[in-house]
Amino acid sequence: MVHQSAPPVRKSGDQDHILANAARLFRRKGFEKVSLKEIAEACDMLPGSLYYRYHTKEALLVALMRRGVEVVTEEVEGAFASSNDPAEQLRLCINAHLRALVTDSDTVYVLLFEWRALRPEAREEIVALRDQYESFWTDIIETMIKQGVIQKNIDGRLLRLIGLGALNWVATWFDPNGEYALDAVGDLVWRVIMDGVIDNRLRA
Amino acid sequence: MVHQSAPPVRKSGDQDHILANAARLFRRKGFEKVSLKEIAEACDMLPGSLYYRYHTKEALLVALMRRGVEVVTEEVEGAFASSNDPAEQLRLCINAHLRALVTDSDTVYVLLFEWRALRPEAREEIVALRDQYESFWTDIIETMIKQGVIQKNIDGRLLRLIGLGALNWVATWFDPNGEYALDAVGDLVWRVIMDGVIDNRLRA
DNA sequence: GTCTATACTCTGATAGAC
DNA sequence: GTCTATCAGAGTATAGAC
Repeated sequence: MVHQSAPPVRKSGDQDHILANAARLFRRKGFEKVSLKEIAEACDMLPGSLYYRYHTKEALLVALMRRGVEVVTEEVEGAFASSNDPAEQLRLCINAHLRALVTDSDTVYVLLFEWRALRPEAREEIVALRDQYESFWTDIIETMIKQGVIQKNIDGRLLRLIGLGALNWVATWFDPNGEYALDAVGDLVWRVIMDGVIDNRLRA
Repeated sequence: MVHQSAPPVRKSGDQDHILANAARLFRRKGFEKVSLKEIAEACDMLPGSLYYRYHTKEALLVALMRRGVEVVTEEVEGAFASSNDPAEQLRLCINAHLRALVTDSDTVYVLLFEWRALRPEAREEIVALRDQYESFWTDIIETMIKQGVIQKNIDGRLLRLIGLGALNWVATWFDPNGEYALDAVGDLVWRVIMDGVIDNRLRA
């Protein structure tokens, strides 16, 4: 239960600046426990000024979560493009997801852990974006099944849910200064999955 | 992101009654979004009466989390005792953890997802209880390693973190009325882990 | 675009009657 | 042990000056 985060951003002015500060606070304390006064202070502003950009606290959270989907999607798609071997692509994507979630940005963490704070309408939008991101993983897994790298009798959707779950939970305990390297965590997840679902005909 | 829960408890009087209602509300809306008025109403009481039992909102949460550790520990220890085969014990414990978390009680869910709401002192106590529960899993895994069922070169602690993570995240998406049976989820996790870490000398 | 000042609501919590 | 009544504080949000 150790949490680390980027240091306060105090550049000034632009929206990224506000979102980055809000994300850092939301991650550490949870959405409901962070007041707009607190966010404004972190941005060297006053609450009134914040309302010029985001008319409600929820609108700020939604903007932040949209950014979160962008961040993790870019990271994972970039990793995917850097190899042609299906198994290696999976390994790279697993580590990219972990990086985006745990070290790169607080927005992805907030995206995954604060969806309960959204009202139904906003939640619908964010869940749709998240589903879009997760369909990327479904594609990877289904392709591996079609190519015979993963056994045909494995439920790809269930495997994706379980695999991403294992990765997402890492954000609750990982300590950048702890005994494990982030890649070591991702590599073990990858290894367990690969050896667990690999087609036996391919086994040495 | 579908959440189901036991129906409101309206027996009356005892502390379990209060904890069960609070747990249900905390699970659905999150600790911070639930007011004491709301909890009192669910118990057919008024806020003033609630304060007779729990002098602070946090004290209520702590009592609930202590109960959560009891619930999941009993469930998993019972599962462990019902077999002598290490691999089967692991499978049974995985499914017991899932049951306790997803269907049996809301207290385990709250225990795992609302720890950020605790102040440092209370958090320390609950984390210690949780560590105690998780050491049970470490024991299972280390025993399997000693017995040669799991490869010697696997980091047992990391495997435990990843495995429990996969299980815990199930609570965020599992729908009791959905397409998957809970045991099917647990069995796939078990299968992936077993095939992923089993000692190759034992492989058929 | 940002600041000042403030309205209004809700919350956790308390005191004391019954 | 539960109810009534209420407080003090914090929270989101708004209006209008600069």
